[in-house]
Amino acid sequence: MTRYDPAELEPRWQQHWETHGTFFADEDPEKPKYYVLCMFPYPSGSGLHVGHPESYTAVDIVARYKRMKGFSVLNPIGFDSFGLPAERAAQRENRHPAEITRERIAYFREQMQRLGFSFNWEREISTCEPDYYGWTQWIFLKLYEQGLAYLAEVPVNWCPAQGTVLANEEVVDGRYVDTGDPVERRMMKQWMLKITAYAERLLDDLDGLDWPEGVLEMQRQWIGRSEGAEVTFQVDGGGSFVVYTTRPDTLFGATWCVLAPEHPLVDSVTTDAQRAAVQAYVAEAKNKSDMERQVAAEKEKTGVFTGAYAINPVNGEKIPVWVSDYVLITYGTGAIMAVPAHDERDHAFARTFGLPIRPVYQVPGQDHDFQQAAWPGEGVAVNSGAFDGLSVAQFKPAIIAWLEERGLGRKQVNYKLRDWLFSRQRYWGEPFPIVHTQDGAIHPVDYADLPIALPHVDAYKPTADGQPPLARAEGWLHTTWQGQPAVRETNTMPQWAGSCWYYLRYMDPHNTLEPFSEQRVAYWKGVDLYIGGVEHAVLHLLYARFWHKVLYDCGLVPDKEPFQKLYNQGMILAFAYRESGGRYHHPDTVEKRPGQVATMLSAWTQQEVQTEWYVQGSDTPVEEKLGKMGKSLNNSVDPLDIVKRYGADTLRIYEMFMGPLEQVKPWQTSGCEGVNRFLGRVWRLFVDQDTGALKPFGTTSKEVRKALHTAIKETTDGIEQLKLNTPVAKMMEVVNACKGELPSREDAEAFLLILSPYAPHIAEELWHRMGHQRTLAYEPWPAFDPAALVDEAMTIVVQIMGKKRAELQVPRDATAAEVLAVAKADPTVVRHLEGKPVKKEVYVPGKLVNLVV
RNA sequence: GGGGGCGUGGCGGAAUCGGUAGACGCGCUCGACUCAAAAUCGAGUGGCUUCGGCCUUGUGGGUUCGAGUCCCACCGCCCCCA
Repeated sequence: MTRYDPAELEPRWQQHWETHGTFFADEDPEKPKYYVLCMFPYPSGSGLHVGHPESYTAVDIVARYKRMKGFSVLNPIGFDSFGLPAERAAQRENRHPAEITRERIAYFREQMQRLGFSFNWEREISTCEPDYYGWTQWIFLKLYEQGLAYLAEVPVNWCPAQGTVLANEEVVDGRYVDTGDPVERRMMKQWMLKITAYAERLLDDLDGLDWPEGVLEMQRQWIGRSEGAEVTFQVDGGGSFVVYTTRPDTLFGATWCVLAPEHPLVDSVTTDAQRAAVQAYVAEAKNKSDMERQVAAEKEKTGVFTGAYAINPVNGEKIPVWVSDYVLITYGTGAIMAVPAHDERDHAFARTFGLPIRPVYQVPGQDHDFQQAAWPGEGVAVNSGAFDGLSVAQFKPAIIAWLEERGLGRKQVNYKLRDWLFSRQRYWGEPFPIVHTQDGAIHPVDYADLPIALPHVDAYKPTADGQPPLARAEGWLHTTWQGQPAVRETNTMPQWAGSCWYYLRYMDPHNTLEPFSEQRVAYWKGVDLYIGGVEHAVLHLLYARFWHKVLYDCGLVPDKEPFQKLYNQGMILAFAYRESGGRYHHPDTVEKRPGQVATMLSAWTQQEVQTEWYVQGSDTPVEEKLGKMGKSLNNSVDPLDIVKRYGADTLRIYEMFMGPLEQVKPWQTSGCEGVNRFLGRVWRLFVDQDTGALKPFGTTSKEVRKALHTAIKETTDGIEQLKLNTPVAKMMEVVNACKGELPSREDAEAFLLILSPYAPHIAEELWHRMGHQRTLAYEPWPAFDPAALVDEAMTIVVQIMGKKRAELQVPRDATAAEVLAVAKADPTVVRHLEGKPVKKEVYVPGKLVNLVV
């Protein structure tokens, strides 16, 4: 073979790595460890598209680099393989989801292996296999033992057509987003995980993590810690309720209270006169999700007076009690006091219903009109009895102490974070290791009985009497517990469960005695670098941190946090092409006709737009728009198609060369051309195309040496900082500087070594052709020589009033005076200085001269 | 409404601490090789220009000898949360 032929050499090297176990991760006590991880994929039916390999390539470059730096590297991969899509496909195709899932995983694996990633395939896991989910159940039992898993009657989004509860994000406008089936709110008995017990630690331990600031902030907001007080209000005529407020210092300004529609007291305090109105309002609020209620309340406040009055504990005043759906039963105590003068939402409510507004703070330095707007800021207390004159900071502790002394209230820290709704009425998930006996008691199964395997069922729909699909497995369902008849729990765990601890299983994936051994975890500890999409900023990362802390408390892991450094790759977008009728055409089937402008009706905006794009072989104009790669826009690109055309090395480099890793960027297949040409030039630099022989080594010129060491520096720094795009440009410059002549053997080798994390196949092939028998994967990373970067002459730019006028070469050791003299002697400079005295001379050593006239 | 990010040639993007704007590549133009084409190689490529220069990093101000970079206001796009 004489030409660069990736289709021949790439599979050959992939085979070589596999048969030689090149990337096998062992716990070598002599070496420092490095654990790099990409978020594992969900094996969807459509396979990987070119967006997926972005993070895998970045991770692979780091892994290969770290191996060359002498680390023992763990770079595992697996599949997040439980979940609703496979179950729906099973219904459609009338096949078992396990079968469908295994088939999809096989294609994902084929795609990934053809890209030459140095994954530890011997550690591959799949969350839907019993040898994995048995340990997920094992961890659930630990949670249960710690009192962190419990059954509770909670309001859920129930979709009757799907026979399951849905997550809030799956419900829009009261319908299931995927199918359009109506969804209702319903109280149901559900498994909950007490993540709120860890709220404080989940918040505090964010400090010190090397994560993107935006993700940290999102987690903080999600946890939503606030400090305030709980205050008890007596109802006039009997009963009492507790409100939570972050502003107990505004108690004197409370002019009414509001209960959430679900508040247990609503029914008993409502007067007969108001009963019909209140009941109608509560019924209507029932079917709205929390989010809809909040959004609606932004626009217009709604609510109904119950007819009851509460007594303000600080001044004995009787204030009306209302019901409104902007108060959520799941937040705080489900009841609030309203202070319209100092809270914007309460102010809007007061104006809608004509309720009184009473200021308890004087706005400093201005004449504030409280009828027009609330004042949530600082001030001096007024209308507050003995507390008048205090600032907000003084008032808060004072009023809390006052309430606590009298048993009327207490200091309270509150979180927006809710307990985690952990059960689904679905088939394709982990069964709970729980049985119910006839007396209504629940019992965890014995550790020895794990895994509780998913039984076979004849259909994946709920039973006729509304039980989850697992209830169809009669033989599985009925069991015994200590001799008593019992039935198994028929709910399954949500898809999040498997991904909560997979990074731990990778450390010890074949352990049949425990989820992972102490020794293995002691060696690998935590994940050093975790790369994945920002869409997992909150839920996955919060749930995994929660489980990790529970395992830490059980003494099973040595660190409090699982992921030391987190990095988000930006999404790769693709152009989509749509005709007026709304039909999408794949980018491969359209063409641009420059100069041939058509006017068409946009299917997106319903307005006339101009375009130069047409469906190939027709005169149908199509409109171009950038969007997420996927089925709905018909714009996915299969990495294997790119591999077929250009090879895996080209795909890998292009994925990095497109732009900064964290940035959103558009895929353009044509961009692969330049990368492919670069690799062709690398090939021809080493190999004589006519004979196939290795070309002779020469001596390294100054220019090549400078380019090479610039590339070594850029590659090293770039990989350390995950700036993976610019090193490619520097490597291209090395090849350009060579002008077809190989440098010295030593420098040619150094070039192959820095190229190898990006383009491992061609690098291995050329390395081998240079006579090396062993893989380059463990060769030491080349060192860079700063002396090679220094030129003898330096280029000085001459500016006059900040405008560039000339450029000159001066010796490297020239003094400031010498440089200025040369600058002022330059003919162009002389012409511009004519008749103008130089007032100031700025010299930036080695860079530029600026003359001020 | 709140939080975060982004805006640079026809396109993707590059520019340590404020110091030559447009590296590297795509595309395009011209040339060499070829019967021809592909491939490859070479040259050019922000705009305008009276060939002296002038303009140019979303818009408008400001700080500075000097601003893509810092400050203020605005416009547009994207993401997250409510």
